[in-house]
Amino acid sequence: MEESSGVHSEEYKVSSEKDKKRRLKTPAQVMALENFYNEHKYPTEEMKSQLAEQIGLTEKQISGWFCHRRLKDKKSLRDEACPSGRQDHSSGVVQDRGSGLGQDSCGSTKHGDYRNVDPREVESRRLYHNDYRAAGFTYEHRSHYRGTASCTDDTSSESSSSSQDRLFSQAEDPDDRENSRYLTHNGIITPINTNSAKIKGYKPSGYLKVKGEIENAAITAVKMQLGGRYREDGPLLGVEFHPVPPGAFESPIRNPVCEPSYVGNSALSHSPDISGLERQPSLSNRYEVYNSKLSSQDLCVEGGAYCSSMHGSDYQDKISQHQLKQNSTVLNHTKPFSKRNSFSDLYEDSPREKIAYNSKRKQRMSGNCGAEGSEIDSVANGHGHYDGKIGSKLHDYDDVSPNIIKRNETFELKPSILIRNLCKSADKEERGPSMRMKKKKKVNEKWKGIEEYSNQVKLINHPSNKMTVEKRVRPDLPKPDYVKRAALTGMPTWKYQCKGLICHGDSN
DNA sequence: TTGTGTTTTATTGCCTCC
DNA sequence: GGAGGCAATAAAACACAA
Repeated sequence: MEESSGVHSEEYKVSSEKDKKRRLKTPAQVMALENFYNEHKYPTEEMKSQLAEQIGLTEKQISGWFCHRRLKDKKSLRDEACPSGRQDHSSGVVQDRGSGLGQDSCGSTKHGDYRNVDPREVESRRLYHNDYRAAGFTYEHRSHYRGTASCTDDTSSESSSSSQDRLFSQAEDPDDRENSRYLTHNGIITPINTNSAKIKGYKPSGYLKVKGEIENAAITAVKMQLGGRYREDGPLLGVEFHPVPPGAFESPIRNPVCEPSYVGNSALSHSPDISGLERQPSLSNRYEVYNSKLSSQDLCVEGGAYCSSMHGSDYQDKISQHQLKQNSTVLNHTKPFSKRNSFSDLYEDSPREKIAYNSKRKQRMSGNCGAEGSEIDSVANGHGHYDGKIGSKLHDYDDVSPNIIKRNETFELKPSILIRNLCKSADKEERGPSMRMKKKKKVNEKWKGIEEYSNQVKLINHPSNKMTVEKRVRPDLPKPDYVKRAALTGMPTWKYQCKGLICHGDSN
């Protein structure tokens, strides 16, 4: 497993070094990077090194990728914050939606006077704090960085879109599934070296420091209005809230079947209301962009409670469908799966992976559910009636994320239903014969191609594997909070996680 | 099939911090 | 001065429309 991926990685590395041509990173690599980025926007050198080794890239490439990724994030935020091109320069950075927290620690944050908060810290805290809270753990999130007192109470840091993005990405990122080596089943990445960050001693700097007091005051006011239990990772301030689903405050959307899917990702998924407010499309630019890139359908596949693009009645529809799905055993994941669990294997030794990747991209580019919707619509004529074809597609949809995959065991009806509901009208209107059929055929081929991979992913995310990973937690080691977090997520160490997870999957 | 636009990757230069 | 990061740029890869 590790070996195979290593081999592929080496091959990739060698080949990429051979030809100086720009070489696209494999989807698996991108996924790994994305997921790691979700966790660490500023990985330490050691992290980079290990990550590079793990995914078969050079540290240079890793650094470059992270750099560009941050730029991308920043740009996305900027675009989102100032869609009309107008930018709030008052703070020098793009304002975080709702929280006023800047997204990135780019150039503007480098200017001395405000260096009180390290964006890296903020980013980590945003996520970690959320994790703790969501998971119900009592770990106090103390910064392992120096001189961060000024921002420790910065709840806004947790409400940043970036945080949400990361949360979502981890939870739903279509790529997560493939990064098992870097993630637990829940999508949390274990620090490569928990000491590195500590040793490094991030100093406060970044965008928080430029956050104006006025902003803070406004944020605080809104928080007070929202009450003590407002979701910091909820919708943007000033952004319309989605209707609260029925019973949202009575009992979180939990069902015994789905819960296991959160086993590993206590941080992300134990947040009961994560499905509601957090999933608003406007919340997270990155989440939006990233997910939309991979698949516009991915969101829907996740089912009502998890569909980020859901609005109002749609949300309720999804809930009902969610419940319906729970009772549905139309599809299962008992398909035989191959032993190819290395994501490198999964992607690099076959054009099929690229097809899958491209298909996602294509879906993203298409930006509508027309083709796919009609496709599924044509296949699933009724609720719960699948002819296998849709099943495979759904499995492929499951491809979107470990969590999705996990949930998928109970949500499989949803994609078709959801897509049908969402796209029926449009589909009827523009059910163009030729073009659509062409696309349909094309997509079918792609779906077929990636089905195997989907099954493999399911294996990796099999509950049994999850449980096993959990048992591997070694809470006895003295760790900084940074490490504690890893323990919480069931992954004492980076390598441990990687090997434990995948190898176990292999052993199965 | 081709042209165009977008995205991704790689490179380079500059800045800041240690 | 070295390391790390950001920004700008170029170029390749890709998707899509004509």
